[in-house]
Amino acid sequence: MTGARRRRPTMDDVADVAGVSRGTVSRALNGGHHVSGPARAAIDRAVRRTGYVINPHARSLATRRSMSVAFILSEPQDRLFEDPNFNILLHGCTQALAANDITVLLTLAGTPADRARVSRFVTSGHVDGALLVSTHTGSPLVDELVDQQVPVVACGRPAGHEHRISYVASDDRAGARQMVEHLVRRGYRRIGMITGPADTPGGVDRLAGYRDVLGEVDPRLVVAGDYTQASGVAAMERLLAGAPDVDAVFVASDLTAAGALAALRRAGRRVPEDVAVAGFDDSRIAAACDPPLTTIRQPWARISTEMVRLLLRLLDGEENAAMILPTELVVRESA
Amino acid sequence: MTGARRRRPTMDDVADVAGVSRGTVSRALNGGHHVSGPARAAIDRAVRRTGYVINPHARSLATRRSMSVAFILSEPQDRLFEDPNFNILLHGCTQALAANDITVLLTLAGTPADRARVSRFVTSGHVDGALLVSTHTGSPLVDELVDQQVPVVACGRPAGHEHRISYVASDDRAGARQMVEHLVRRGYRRIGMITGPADTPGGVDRLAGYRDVLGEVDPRLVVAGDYTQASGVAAMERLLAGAPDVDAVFVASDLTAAGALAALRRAGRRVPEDVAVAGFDDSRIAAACDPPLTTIRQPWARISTEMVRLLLRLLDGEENAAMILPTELVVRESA
DNA sequence: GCAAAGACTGGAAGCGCTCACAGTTTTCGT
DNA sequence: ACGAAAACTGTGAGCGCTTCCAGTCTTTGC
Repeated sequence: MTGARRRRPTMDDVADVAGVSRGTVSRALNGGHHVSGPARAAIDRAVRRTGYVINPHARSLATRRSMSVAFILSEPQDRLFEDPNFNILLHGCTQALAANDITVLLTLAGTPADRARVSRFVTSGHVDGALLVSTHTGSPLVDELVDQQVPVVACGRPAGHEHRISYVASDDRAGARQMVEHLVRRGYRRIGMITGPADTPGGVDRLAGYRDVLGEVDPRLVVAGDYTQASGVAAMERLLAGAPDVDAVFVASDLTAAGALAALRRAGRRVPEDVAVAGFDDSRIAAACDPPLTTIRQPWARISTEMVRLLLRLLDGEENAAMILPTELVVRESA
Repeated sequence: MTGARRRRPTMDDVADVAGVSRGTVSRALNGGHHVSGPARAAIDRAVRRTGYVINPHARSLATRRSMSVAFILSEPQDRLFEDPNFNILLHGCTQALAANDITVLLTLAGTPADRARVSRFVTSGHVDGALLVSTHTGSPLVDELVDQQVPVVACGRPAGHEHRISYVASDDRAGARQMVEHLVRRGYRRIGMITGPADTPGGVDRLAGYRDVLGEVDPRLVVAGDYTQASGVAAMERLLAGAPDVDAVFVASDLTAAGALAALRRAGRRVPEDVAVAGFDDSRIAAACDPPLTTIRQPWARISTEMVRLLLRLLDGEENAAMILPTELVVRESA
């Protein structure tokens, strides 16, 4: 239908057809202030007739704004990409930004080499700001971005940079407390924990929450995991070996809890009759477990919208801000 | 450290510092042909000294290439976003494109209103091409993109547009055959199926594969699902009611199979002793099921790299092409 | 009725880059 | 040593848009 690939119409073409100048067209297309009714109508018609679409590169060059932000995934293991919650986050951010006519540029910064690339990318003016997702602490990328004065909002507490960039996080520590208190309330007495990695804020805070409730416990009750399913199997076995009388275990992630469940089944312990299992994240897998996992839900949808809100405010020149969101206890059958 | 936000250095600044002209700097930065060694060295030094980073908007304006492509997610229900395989796809594409210095712009086209936005977005020259992910057939977006002569590669067979755009798909039909043949080989005789939605190529092809092996079966053996877990529960109950002697069931998705598993457990049937259950997708949930699901693995990583390869070829002016990739049978304990 | 304040408009100067072109220098075959 | 070819370089004309500026034309307050 459209025939040969023709030169795309420019603003001048629209101006010609509408019988006004390019400047007027530009004004009409940007809010329409100082444009008369007839002129606006003529321009509208001309836009439709010519099939004009504004050229974002030319516009960005002139305005020095790109109307896009980078979504930086800074995770060496790409582990986040396996996390369904990450989907929700990405989706939520993309949608909230789209509502403001801002596009998301997806950027992977797994390797150190990537980091240089991303840093260049962000400072080139390609984007107006960045959303940073990374679980591990001490990423040098944060320093670089801050140095470049790029507006950045992080997801999760950026350990060591709390006052230098904005961030939105869920209250892991309070969430862990919620869960452990739930276990206590249910009458469990020997409550163990399988932790997350000690170099992630989540890993640290969830353990802290556990300690908030139980204080210094028998060290054999606390074993290390790393958020993976396999680590859950191993950790549970270690826990059963070190403290056979454990009657409940708080696991720092659902996936790891699924591993713990498998280990318990293999050990012939019933859940929750013999040992209760509590997860964290309320990921998709939680409801599919057997028995379905009692877990802590993080408000991912809310996190994404708040991240976007904070970023928009930064773009408006406001100051950095932090935001801690409450978690929710989801009681199913495992505890 | 960097002090007040200063004007970013331009190519002219670099040229001044290096003592050459802007044209020479440009050439040095784009392949470096026809630039003498000393000039190149001086420019390198000047770039480092000034902290110069090329302005992509200016470059895109001049070259009429954006070095970025849109990743269009055209799924009304955002269901794909819950699928871990989608992660792999997005990740794979982003990575493969980054290797070619191409950025991914994430674009959601769930609602019809979004569609217009996306269409404008893509035709504005913001991107050089698009990767299209959508499960449902007959999306008008495809027509629009084809009309606009935008290079597009779809993920999955774009029913009704097979010859108009490039695509990469896994061989769902052959995969379904593989699985049903596996069930037959294991000695199952009353093999039922819970299908996917009839308006998705996957739904259609997997059913076709089932029929390829078993021919026209007792209609009570085939019940409809829609890829959700809930539909798996309902469908399995219907199947047990209509064909109580069923001894195996091929389910069009793992998630649905998890639902079927739950329904069977509730009905007191053991898996696989009483009824075997086979899934499709090898999603994360498959291994976490109890018992772990026998399923069909789709080569998502490969799909993503092939999509990118095809898109790069399109950008080079080559013709549309299709690619069907083989699936893999993953035998676990459920069948 | 008049000046001042606005509303509207066209023109022109960029935004920072690429690329064709013309001019200069070097290389090299003979 | 000479001409042709190749390598190198600077210049200038865009790419398509925004925005400031200086005008013209209406309002409006008094």
